[in-house]
Amino acid sequence: MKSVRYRRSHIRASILDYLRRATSHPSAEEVHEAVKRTHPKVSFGTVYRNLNILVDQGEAKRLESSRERDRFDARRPFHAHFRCDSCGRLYDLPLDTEKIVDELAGMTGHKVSDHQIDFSGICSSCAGEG
Amino acid sequence: MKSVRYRRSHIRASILDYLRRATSHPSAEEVHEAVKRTHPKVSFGTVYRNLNILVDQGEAKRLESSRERDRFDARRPFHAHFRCDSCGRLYDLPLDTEKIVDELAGMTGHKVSDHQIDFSGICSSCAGEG
DNA sequence: CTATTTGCAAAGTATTTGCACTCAA
DNA sequence: TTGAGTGCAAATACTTTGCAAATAG
Repeated sequence: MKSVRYRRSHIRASILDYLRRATSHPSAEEVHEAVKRTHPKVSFGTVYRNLNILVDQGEAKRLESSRERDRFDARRPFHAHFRCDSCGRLYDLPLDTEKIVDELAGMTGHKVSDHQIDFSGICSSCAGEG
Repeated sequence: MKSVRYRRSHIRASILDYLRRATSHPSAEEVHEAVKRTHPKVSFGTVYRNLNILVDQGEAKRLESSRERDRFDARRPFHAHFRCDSCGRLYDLPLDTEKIVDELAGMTGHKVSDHQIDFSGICSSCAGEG
């Protein structure tokens, strides 16, 4: 996946379009379901391959999670997330991650090219119900 | 793993002791290697089970990564990390995550109980060699 | 033409689990 | 004596990959 000149693919365009509109941070499975609406025969492998390409191209961000499925997010600017342990929803957070990244780079001398900032707990909605 | 009254186990104590001394953020496999030195017959399943218990008890933190193995960290206070894409090392970062968590809780109303803050890129050591 | 993309199914990887036995309290 | 801890092996869950056919440029 390094020295490959990507072509245009209807499926990939469809995946990216879906990701850009989605606010739910879909997993590969959810992307697969969505893409099947326009490409009924699309396979799981193809969805995974295209998600990897989109991440490689910088068009989407992979939200890694080893305990549940990875999710994908194509919304900019990239931002932090909050995962509710009760309802499972993944919220976007208005956190200026760029500022943190810059501060950090100056402090350590590392070249920061990516980051993932996640919080978890009980969301205000679930806490309110208690 | 909820309403269980944990007993003392030599293996678990040995794992925690190792984790507390380690600065390398060991994976389960590395923990297994280490514990085998004192308990030669310890199995992989037991290591995983005990790591989960330690995380459950709050004694250790699981550093989730879906692309590579999870790593474990028993050093306090909990902190952010930087992963070098070149050499693979995982660095501790002197980032005041408590401040960020508090700010966030006030801003959103969510009850924040956990977080994982990861950066990646090229570390100063690898960049210097270039 | 030629390299990328695809569907399908099989393989891969890290982690978890069932079972029978052992051990801590 | 009772239920947590253990070794072993099989199972699980998500993701990747090999292959031959289809397609973009």
